[in-house]
Amino acid sequence: MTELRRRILELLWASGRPAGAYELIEAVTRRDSRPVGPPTVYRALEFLMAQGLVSRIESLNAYVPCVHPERDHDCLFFICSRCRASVELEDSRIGGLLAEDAAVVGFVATRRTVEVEGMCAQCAEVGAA
Amino acid sequence: MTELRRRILELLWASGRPAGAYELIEAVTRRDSRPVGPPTVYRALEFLMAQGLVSRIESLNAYVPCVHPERDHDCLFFICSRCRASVELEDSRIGGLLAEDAAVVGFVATRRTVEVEGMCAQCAEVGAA
DNA sequence: GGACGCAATGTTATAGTGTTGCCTGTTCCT
DNA sequence: AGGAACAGGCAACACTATAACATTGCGTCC
Repeated sequence: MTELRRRILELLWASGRPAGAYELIEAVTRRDSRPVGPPTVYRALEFLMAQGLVSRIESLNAYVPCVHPERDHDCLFFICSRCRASVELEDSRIGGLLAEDAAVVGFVATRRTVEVEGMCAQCAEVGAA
Repeated sequence: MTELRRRILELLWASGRPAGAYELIEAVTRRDSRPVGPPTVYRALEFLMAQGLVSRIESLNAYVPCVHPERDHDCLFFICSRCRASVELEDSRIGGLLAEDAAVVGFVATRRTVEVEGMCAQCAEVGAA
């Protein structure tokens, strides 16, 4: 864990919602008052994801800190299309079903992406998007 | 259903694997011997997705024809990282669990993305990637 | 201590993916 | 005919990601 990687992880936690790579580039550049190129940030993200500290949300092209880095993450995301917040959950039953389905078609799984788009409780209360 | 939309749907079926938007742009341009721009193809894809005739695979930025357009699609994808093929499956149990989890956090779901990356049976037989 | 190896980062350019805005033609309805 | 609604053409641009190559800093081994 280097300075840069820690900084990016901090920024992700501080953001409170999924952050795009270019947002992070800008944030690091601003905070450190020195230009940071895309490859630098993408490499850091790759590292953080490999450690299980960060997850990528495919349907947003964005990144979020993982809430339980210690556990093998079998997580799913609920993404609010109104306020852009995301909630991470774990439901091992889904992993089980996916493993079962994979076995049916003879598939060897290495990575799972489970994302649900919709409206979070607060936004649903306030009104429709 | 217009000529252009039908053409794109045909190309997707003919491809046999997920196709990127720019692949489709190129394919339509070549087949019709006339230039087609990105917005044209993206609009057609949007229409086809709205009809449930096509699904987008988020983790590939690619598009596939839906195998059961008639049914409300609750489908999941197995994507081979070696041969790039994808298999679509339906497992309503997963939708059920996701609905259950959504209820727990008070989330109103509108769209689901479930994708599993790995190796298909044939590729796993042949050898590692 | 000098030479090498290695991991991380910097730099520049470019590839790949998706959108906005504006305009034109067609259809269909009254 | 007038006009709304929809499909598509086109140019420019915005956003996301990677390739290719150079540099820095640190540890190790002789």
